Amino acid sequence: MGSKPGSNGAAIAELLMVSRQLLRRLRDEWYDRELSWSQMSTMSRLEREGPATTADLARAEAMKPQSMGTTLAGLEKEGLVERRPHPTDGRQVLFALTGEGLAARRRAEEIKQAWLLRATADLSEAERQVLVEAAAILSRVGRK
Amino acid sequence: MGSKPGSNGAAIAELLMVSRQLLRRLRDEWYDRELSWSQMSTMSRLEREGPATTADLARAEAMKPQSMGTTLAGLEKEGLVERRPHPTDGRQVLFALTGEGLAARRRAEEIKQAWLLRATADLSEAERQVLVEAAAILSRVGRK
DNA sequence: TATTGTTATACTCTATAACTATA
DNA sequence: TATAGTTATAGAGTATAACAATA
Repeated sequence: MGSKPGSNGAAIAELLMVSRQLLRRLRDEWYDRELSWSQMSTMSRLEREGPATTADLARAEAMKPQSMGTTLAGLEKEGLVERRPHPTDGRQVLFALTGEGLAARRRAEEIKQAWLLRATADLSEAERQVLVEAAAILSRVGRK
Repeated sequence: MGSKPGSNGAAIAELLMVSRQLLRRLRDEWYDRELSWSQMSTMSRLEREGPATTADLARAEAMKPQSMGTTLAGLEKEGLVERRPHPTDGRQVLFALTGEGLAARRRAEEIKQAWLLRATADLSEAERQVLVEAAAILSRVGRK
């Protein structure tokens, strides 16, 4: 495969560009969608890591606190997350998944994964494994 | 790594979610940016494949023709692409990169790639190679 | 004075709908 | 009648700026 100097950067750039394209298709073809990508990603995080503040979540998702505020407001209006007072700091607000939020997230996640499995159905097992490993690596990059 | 049944879909989904996050950071930290992702992606395609119609480009980028029209209008206003009449079909319009468009694209591409190389600097060579291969595979998935 | 969160506003990207021109 | 493109409008997602409350 490409081993020209500098071509790694180009390939990774291509990875991001293609991801945008797949996200557009996934959104288009996912008719029953009730959650935005940011909402899904935020709910995943709340499920994995437990209650968190707006600022924490914004940092983790690499977005501004105000934007995360909007994301959480949407979830709260639908009853998918709820507020809890911070035990010691009156300024902070902890957000937690509700039972309904957990259910909605799992429903959405299943649909999304089914679509992705279909989209990658004609790949070899080895190729699919490369995608799985890439996901783990990129996820580590994204966390920093 | 994860080999539970169904975990492939989850991992690939994670790949897309992390890509969104990296795209946000890349856009935030890329101060001199003069082009949108869609504009860059479209110009790449015009450079690789030569002049194309709105409809062709829309299909290739998995977006609606009207949306591609907006993308191209922005590029045209900046003098980065130009129109050419279709030789046989008076309805169609071919768009082609201008010299300035080519230069702008290469400038932007360099900045983007430099950022990505920095972001992945602490990965091992093997890990980086996985990302490179994943890009090639996903790109193939995206083209279908 | 610094930090957390909220409210108001605007910008970017993409979509849907209605229209024009050519085939 | 079908297809390529344009114009108008709207929505989602995110940003910036100004503000309020608490530390």
